[in-house]
Amino acid sequence: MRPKNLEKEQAIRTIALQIIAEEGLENLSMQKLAKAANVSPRTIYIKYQDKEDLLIKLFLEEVLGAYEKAILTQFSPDMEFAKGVKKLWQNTFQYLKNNRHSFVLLQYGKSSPLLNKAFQQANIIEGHFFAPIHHFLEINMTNNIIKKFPHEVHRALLFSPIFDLVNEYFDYQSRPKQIITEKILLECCEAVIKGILI
Amino acid sequence: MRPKNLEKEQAIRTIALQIIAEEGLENLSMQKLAKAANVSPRTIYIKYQDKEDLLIKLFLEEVLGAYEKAILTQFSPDMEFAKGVKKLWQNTFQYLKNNRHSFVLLQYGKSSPLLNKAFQQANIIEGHFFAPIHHFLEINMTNNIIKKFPHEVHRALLFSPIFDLVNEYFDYQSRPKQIITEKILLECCEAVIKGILI
DNA sequence: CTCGTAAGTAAATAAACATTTACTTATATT
DNA sequence: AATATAAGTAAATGTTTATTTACTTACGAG
Repeated sequence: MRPKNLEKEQAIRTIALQIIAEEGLENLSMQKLAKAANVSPRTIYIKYQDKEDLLIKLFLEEVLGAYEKAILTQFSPDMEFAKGVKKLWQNTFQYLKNNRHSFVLLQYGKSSPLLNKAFQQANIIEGHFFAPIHHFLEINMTNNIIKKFPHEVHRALLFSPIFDLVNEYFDYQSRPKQIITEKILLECCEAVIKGILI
Repeated sequence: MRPKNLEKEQAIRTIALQIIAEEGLENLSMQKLAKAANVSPRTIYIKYQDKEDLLIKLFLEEVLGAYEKAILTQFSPDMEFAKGVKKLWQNTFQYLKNNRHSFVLLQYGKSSPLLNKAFQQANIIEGHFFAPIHHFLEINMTNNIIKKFPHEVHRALLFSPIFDLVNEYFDYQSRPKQIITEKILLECCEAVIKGILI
């Protein structure tokens, strides 16, 4: 039996993310992707059932899975609260700024009904994405360090600003100079922490 | 000369937003839209140059313009800081929860390169969207009420959480009960304010 | 009242689309 | 070395796409 060529699989995923980031999800076609990845259209269908399957796997495995791994490096649920949040912000910024293509698909996950649904189902079925972070918040709630909120609310308060800031980071071509610096980012992280402490 | 039928124009816009919210921007086609709006494809091309023109006008006029108007009602730049931010949060929540279709396209504005670019250009050319809010922040910076940051950073810290919270509000079908209540929202708003005060 | 004109329609066009068919290739096992 | 088998390809399928063509309709100005 001829073995799968993993380079081809990776090429398909990498080029797909590139097309989505540059032309938009609404302009990704299977034929365009095949041509750009130097592969026959049929090859994509060996690895993925259809276009929706490709998009969902791209989103959950290639993007969300990799992001989860990156954000959790050197993080532990029993870190001191401010230190833990700062580490998560640092990791998020490091990862996203070096993976703009993944960042764009991550944003599409908040708009596209297909990806939105896929995320919810994956989150329900496989327990939880970002479980160590949930544990971290749980510990700090029971120790009366932070205000008591559902996880979804904590997530919004602690992490949604950094996504907007990363967006600004990438938009700086349209401005005279970069406004999102490490220093600003740290100050923002501290503001967010201050807001949520008891 | 036969006058434009404004009902048809509004039907096109309303149905377009509906399709985008339910099936995704990537599944909106001109023919599908024409059929659903009970209109000939040609009629859409009388009002819009092409598909991109339709999407950009839908985004800037129908969605962003209406949102700006809604968020600024009963808001004034010289309100006391906490009071002003609370009013902006209230208005945002009121408007978005009653206009889910607009909310989805607003989210696409953060992913789709086409809409992203359109927003930036509109923001540069017509001065500024949300100018009264910029003024409000300016006043409160010079009065040493809040930390000094660029506007983009203030926007991320003050308003990105509420978009995530509105998303959670709409996701409640997938959960036993609604977690985003007026009470939680107010507490979140207060957390965000606390973080940014000097 | 009628007529010029832009709004509107139904049907057509060519290109692009997702997916498949029919075939070839590479290799792990025998 | 031969072969069974899944990976891979090029070209074709029928459908859907954005946009246009050729025609009809409604109405305000004369």
